[in-house]
Amino acid sequence: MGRGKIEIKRIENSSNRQVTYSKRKNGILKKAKEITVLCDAQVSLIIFAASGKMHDYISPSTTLIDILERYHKTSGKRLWDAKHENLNSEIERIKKENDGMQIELRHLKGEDINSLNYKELMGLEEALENGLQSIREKQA
Amino acid sequence: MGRGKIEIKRIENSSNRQVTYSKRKNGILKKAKEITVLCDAQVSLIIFAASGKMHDYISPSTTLIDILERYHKTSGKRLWDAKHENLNSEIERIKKENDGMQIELRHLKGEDINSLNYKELMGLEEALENGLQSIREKQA
DNA sequence: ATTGCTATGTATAAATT
DNA sequence: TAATTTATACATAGCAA
Repeated sequence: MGRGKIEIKRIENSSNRQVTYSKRKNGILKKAKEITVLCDAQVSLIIFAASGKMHDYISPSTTLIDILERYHKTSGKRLWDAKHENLNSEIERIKKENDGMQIELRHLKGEDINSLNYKELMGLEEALENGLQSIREKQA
Repeated sequence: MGRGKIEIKRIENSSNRQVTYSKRKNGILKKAKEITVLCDAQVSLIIFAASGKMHDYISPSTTLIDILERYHKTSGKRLWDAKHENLNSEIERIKKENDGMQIELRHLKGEDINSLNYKELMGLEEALENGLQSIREKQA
């Protein structure tokens, strides 16, 4: 819609991309406001630029939370439950990572090593010797 | 944008309102898709007609949940209930713990020790020597 | 109600400042 | 680099089927 026709594909020139983003973002926000007023619609529009900057519009007659509740009811798509599950599984994942590191730390400090086999002990010893050497070089 | 200019105020004729809604809704959805592709933007757009019908578009590179999370982070506006807040803060807490352990592990392996002061290095050396001793006792 | 048409108003790509 | 201008492409209001 300008001096030249453009293909709808990623604008490679980053400066042009940024300018186009800014203009079109304003255009969409305006359209969202207009349909809200003209047609009694309720709109939630959230845009993130590649840069991370955010712009949003929520029709004044409602709230984002209300829209999301209706979205959930209408589409049947889970938002909150899924979110909970995601958070829980992330906690699980991090806790496992955590436990692993805790065990490794204890081993490096010479604790709980009864369960280790010979090979594991050798590896541990080597790691410790390497660590000591690094530190002594640093102190020297 | 048509045969005549219109004021941006509620269209009183309900049939016209419906037609305009349908056309403009398509227009906005198209624009949302375009800015997504042209500018690497991430868009979440949810529209409810007065009739209750819903239409939505979420940029394919993301999810509504992800957008809402970023919205929450960016705007500071609460969307999630207390439970979410709790889960989030637990994740934060564990991640911090995690980071701390990771640093400690690296130090025990003799990595990233340039930032340590003399006293810290001495403590580290002692810990490593103790660890080594425990392991050698075990091997003996 | 939905679709297609088309004259006209808008949005905007490129140029300019 | 950012704001302004302008020519052009696009979106759409009113109409018709």
